[in-house]
Amino acid sequence: MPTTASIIHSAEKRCTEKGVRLTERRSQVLSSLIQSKKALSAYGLIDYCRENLGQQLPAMSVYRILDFLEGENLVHRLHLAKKYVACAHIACEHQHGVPQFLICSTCDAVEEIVIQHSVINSLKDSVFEAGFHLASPQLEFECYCSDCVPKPS
Amino acid sequence: MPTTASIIHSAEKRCTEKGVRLTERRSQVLSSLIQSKKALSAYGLIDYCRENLGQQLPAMSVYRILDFLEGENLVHRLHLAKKYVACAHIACEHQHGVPQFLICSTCDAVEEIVIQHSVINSLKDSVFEAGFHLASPQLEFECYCSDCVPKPS
DNA sequence: AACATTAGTGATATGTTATAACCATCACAA
DNA sequence: TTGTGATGGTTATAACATATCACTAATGTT
Repeated sequence: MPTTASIIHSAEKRCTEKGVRLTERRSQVLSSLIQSKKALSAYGLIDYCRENLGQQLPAMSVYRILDFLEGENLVHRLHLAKKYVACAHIACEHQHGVPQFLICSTCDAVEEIVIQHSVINSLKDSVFEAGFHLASPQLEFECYCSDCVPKPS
Repeated sequence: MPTTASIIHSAEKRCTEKGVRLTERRSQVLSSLIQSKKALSAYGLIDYCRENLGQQLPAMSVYRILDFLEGENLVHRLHLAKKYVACAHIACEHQHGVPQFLICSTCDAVEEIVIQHSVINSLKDSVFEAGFHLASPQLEFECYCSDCVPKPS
């Protein structure tokens, strides 16, 4: 399991290659998301940075930085949970399939999984038949994680 | 295609049978959702009621009423779009499968479709393998409708 | 080095969605 | 008719997100 520093290093390399800058602020935000090991809301991220880095970031900056990081595929925005997670594959060299996210409705645990292509394709077909097109192959599902499954009563 | 009035009538009947009340306010909100023919946000619904019924509803009331209507399966809450739609099958007598929703990211058009059981089941299996459980079989997908598909440039 | 240009960030205000807490009123049953 | 619970109004506030403008740092050009 790679260290935060090594992941940040990979991220820097990727940014340099693309000719964009992973500034101090952006690096701080990304590190925080990696270290928190779970999805954080934008405001949760502000708290995390304040408590762990002594950095008071304005909400506006955090949103801008999250936009940037999402654009560089370094973080994923989870629309359903209204939270953000570091991409689980920043340090990987090889290409990955599109991630799907399982989000626990109770505790906000997030699992990044890859669903079989055949299933996704069937889904796409159903959507297509209705005259629609998936906006993003990154799907999000409201779930319960194993700890939070409601007990059958 | 049934009239709004006939749908409301069906809804009233269903509520009476269950021993709950479809009050004036609730009926107004449901009618508005039906007539608007698209998904509305809670605040959009407030505007709609004001403009079309001359009724100034407090946000709090609208949210409560939407909760009620959702509980009675008369409206669906679209978490992704943060909008609400009238159920497309209020007036139907027979039982329906669980709906899935396609939501146009651009214009908020909503299509209520039924996806093959086999596809949903494969999806469930993938989720299960990751140690999660779908919180609801009502899935929502961010899409583009045929009018809003980004042109290949 | 001096300058212009652009990207990045800060500061402030505001918009949007949703819930909390408390109270008034209405409907219905005992 | 009187009490009890369901319903809805009022006010405040939380949580999430964006618009706008101004300042600063980085970069490239001469």
